Amino acid sequence: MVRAPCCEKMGLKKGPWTPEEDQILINYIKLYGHGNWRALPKQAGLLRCGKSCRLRWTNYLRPDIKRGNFTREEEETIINLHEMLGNRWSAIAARLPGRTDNEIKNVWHTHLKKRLKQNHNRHHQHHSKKQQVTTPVNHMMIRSSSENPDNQSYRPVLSSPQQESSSDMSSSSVTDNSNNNNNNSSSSSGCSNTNTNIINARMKMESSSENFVEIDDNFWSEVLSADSSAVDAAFDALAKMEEPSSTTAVNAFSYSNLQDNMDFWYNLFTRSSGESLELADI
DNA sequence: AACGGGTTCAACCGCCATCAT
DNA sequence: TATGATGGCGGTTGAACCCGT
Repeated sequence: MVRAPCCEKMGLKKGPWTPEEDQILINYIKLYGHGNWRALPKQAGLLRCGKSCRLRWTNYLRPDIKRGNFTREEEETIINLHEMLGNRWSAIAARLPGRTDNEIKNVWHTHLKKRLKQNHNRHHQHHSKKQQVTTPVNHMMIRSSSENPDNQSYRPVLSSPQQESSSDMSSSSVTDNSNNNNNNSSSSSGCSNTNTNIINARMKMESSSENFVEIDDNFWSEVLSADSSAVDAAFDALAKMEEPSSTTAVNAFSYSNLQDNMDFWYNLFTRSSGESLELADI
């Protein structure tokens, strides 16, 4: 079955939005919300398709959107999340209050990918020299293939310590976070500041420590194939690691939708890396 | 000032998942 | 269960802008 294009009907406008159209859309959504995007343009008197209206609203007109350049901290967060999640821009955007998936995608393709590549090359040169005299230290990292940055598999791999090559990226202060992202968090992104802190704190730990536990593919195959009791045990262990004050922590590791629950994996990754550090210290 | 190449980013396209019937 | 409608997502495009010559 082939679906007709969304804007197939003649007379529907395409291309850049005018300020007038923006105002109409804003006014309509303020008054009536956006229950049905398909019907919205007709009811609002816009010669646009619903999809176009939705995109314009979610990517540009939404009041909680943060305009302006990305901070260093936000860029670091994107880089780290991209290592964990791949090109799942909406998942990444969910952890960056006020930023849209489209915006993040653009930033990634225009800035961050290049920067990572440069850092990668820089490190490669550095590492190839170093490797002649020292044993490489394996970092536990979840990343797409370092050989192929566009690879979207989420399979964990052992990596050479690329991350340290981006020491310029990890130089910004974690404590700066308190000044950012503090005024427009919606309920859906209420955890984002915390997450940003965790990500960047973790990144700091990675860049400051040389003691990382090596994890091979067996670990992941075991995790992924674990029966429910094993998973339960893992949850219990993780819950015990949690701060006593956090009452929602265990709930964060939702038992359902394991495959889809990125929060689960995100927390698991961040926690396991933290625990790895502790173990390595012993 | 004019031109050309590179960069940015808003918007579109096509596919997929979910939901209602 | 099958089908169509709808929303959401990631990839791609192209106009606008920037910058060096």
